[in-house]
Amino acid sequence: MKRSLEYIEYKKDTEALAKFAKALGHPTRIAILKHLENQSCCFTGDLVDVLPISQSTVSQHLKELKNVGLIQGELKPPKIKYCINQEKWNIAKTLFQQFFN
Amino acid sequence: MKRSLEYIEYKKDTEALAKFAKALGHPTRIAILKHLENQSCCFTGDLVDVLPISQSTVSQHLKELKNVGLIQGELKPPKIKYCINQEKWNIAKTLFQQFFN
DNA sequence: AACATCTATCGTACATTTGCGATAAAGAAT
DNA sequence: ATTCTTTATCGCAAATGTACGATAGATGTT
Repeated sequence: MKRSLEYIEYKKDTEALAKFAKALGHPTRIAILKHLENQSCCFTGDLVDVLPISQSTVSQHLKELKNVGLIQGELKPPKIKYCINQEKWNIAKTLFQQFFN
Repeated sequence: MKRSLEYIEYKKDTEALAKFAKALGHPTRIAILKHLENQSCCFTGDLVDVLPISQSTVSQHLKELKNVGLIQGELKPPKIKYCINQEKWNIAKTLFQQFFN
């Protein structure tokens, strides 16, 4: 990418939608979110048991979902309870709905 | 990626949704699709005029959208008319709707 | 204090994505 | 046949993404 410093501007909604879509753009992260939709919340370890990838990789995917705000973690020592962030979830939902009409 | 040959399996819907999401995971591609939603169809050149990136890059993004089936190109020599592929579009729409409940 | 449990982060390797300019290809017009 | 227009593809460079094992950090338990 030679453009790194020029920075291309799109409309805010376009950027936001793309950001959410990107976060959803991996089957592992879809699987995590589907799991959270069912359970409403769960621990990292539960996901590690369910998913066919290593603990460190699961942790990385969780981090990405946390970064776009779709999930949030709550300390329940010694575990961490992850839940969907309903506010951000609804924003994403609305953006996708609008996009698809 | 050390996993290249092992291949991890997820449910079909999960894979499909992730694939569509990945295709939507870049602002340029969102912008292209929004433009196509308005115009219903357009030529590559129209997009090049509107988007702040080079012709070859636009072409690459179009290719990706074509690969996941969200758009299709029709020869109108010497131009190429791109339209949304309604069938695939509806499949994607449904997958996202189901995902967000 | 020492240990066990759970999760995040580091370091590494490789793959994929994004972007560009240059060039090729395909068809229309002269 | 040559030229013009339009779009795709190639070759390259840099950035980002994905995965792992190993290790660190945080907290509860003994």
